[in-house]
Amino acid sequence: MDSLTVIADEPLPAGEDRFVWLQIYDRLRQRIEAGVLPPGTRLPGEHNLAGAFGTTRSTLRQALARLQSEGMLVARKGAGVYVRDRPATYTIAAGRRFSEALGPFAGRITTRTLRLERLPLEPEAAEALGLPAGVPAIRLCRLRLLDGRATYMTDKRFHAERFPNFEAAYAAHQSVTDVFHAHDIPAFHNVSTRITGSFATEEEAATLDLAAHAPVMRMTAVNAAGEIDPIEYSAGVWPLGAVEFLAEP
Amino acid sequence: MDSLTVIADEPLPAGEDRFVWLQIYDRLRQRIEAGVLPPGTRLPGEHNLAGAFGTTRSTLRQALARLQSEGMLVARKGAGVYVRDRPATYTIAAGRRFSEALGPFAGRITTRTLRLERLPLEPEAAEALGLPAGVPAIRLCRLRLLDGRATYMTDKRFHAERFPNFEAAYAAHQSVTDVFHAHDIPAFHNVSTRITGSFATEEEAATLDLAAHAPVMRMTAVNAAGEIDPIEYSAGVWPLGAVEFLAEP
DNA sequence: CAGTGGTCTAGACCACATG
DNA sequence: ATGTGGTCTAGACCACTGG
Repeated sequence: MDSLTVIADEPLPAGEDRFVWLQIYDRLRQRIEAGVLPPGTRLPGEHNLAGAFGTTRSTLRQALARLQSEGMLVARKGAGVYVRDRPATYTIAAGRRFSEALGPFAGRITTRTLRLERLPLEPEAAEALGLPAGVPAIRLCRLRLLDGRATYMTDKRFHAERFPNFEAAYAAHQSVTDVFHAHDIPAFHNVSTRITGSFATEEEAATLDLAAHAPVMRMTAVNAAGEIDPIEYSAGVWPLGAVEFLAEP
Repeated sequence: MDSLTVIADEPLPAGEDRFVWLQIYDRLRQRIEAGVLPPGTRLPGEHNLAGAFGTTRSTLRQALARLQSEGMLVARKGAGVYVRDRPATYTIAAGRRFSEALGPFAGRITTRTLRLERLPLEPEAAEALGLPAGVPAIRLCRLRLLDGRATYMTDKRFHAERFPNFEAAYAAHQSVTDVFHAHDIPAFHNVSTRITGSFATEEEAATLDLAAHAPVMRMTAVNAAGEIDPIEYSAGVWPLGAVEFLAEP
């Protein structure tokens, strides 16, 4: 069925005193949550949609704007507005290795390596790792997908001297744990984890399939080998509501 | 000095090809961050401001909208747009009692009790406390202020039967720890903490001095006496970026 | 190329807060 | 009573995407 008729199958209630844009917002949200407009669906053009609701583009866009900031829709310039994959919340647990923390999500997570390069260590990462800024470092940038949906992006730093064979060890299974094993680090653990919130950069919005400037949560973590030997600095970002962070001391 | 002349002291650069609303956004943000427009300042009316920038209200409002979602401005209907207190980030630590977690903020935090009432325990809180839903419960709703700025709101539940003397014990110093002591609970600790993100309800926006539907972070925590005896369920909310959550396993 | 979303204009009416 | 922000209209031009 044509998505226009699904959305504007009946006119907005007449006597309703709530704002028009809110009514449209509710209608769209309800249709998306009911699964009538599944992820990936392209909405009718804003001109048509506004016409179908008997309102103006400006008013319609106010409804779309909220749905975009909530991550339910993504607009692609020149292409159209698409129903976004629902933020399927999964749980990250503090103080555990990632694979342990996955729990019931284990089989549903896939990883895409976005960047693997060498560069001088930035001051912030240097402080976290207890190294001087500027030393040779390895940058690993990855995207985690839950059931194929982009949900979590990480940007990691390692001391290059400590992992001379990083690229080769990583290549086999795209596994950082493999890299550690290959460099005589059998076990590691989480030292500290910080969680904050802010807004997506342009690049983050693009890779996470979010509207520009959508609200996100950020995590920075330090992992260590043995007791007090930091080896990994990790900065992660995910759409607000896509991930639940769990700390069980 | 009049705030209009401070903001629009010079016209927007002519040849600039960035969007007008983005230029205005940058200008305002810069003025606020530089302290030229201190918290509490009332901005000139949108009509005047738009005129001063040589643009329309609609365009100006796009800049204001972003600043509001970022928590730098708050608009009060019929009154004006005000510079909000900058989200002064403070740190919550997992697995510690609140007073221990405060650290360097200890002297700067004040507490306002918003509600203290009795009600049947809701299902969600009941599950967390290991009690059947509907048993008599105590609801404590408080607002934390950092240097007088609203930064953190909590909504707690306790089993009423366990704290028959809650109101009296709490009254003296507005301290939950006092209540525990008065009921023979000398020590307690954090069992689990969950962090998620979403958007402010109308009530939350009002008490936290935020724009409607501003993005927020949420924390739900369970505290226990002894080893496995949950006594407190706590749901907190704060503006995105106002609080940093720290987990050190 | 046609259609899309992003930006922008120039008005209007309203409920509300404040003096 | 005045001014405020919130909503809404009815257009316009642009850069971009896709077929």
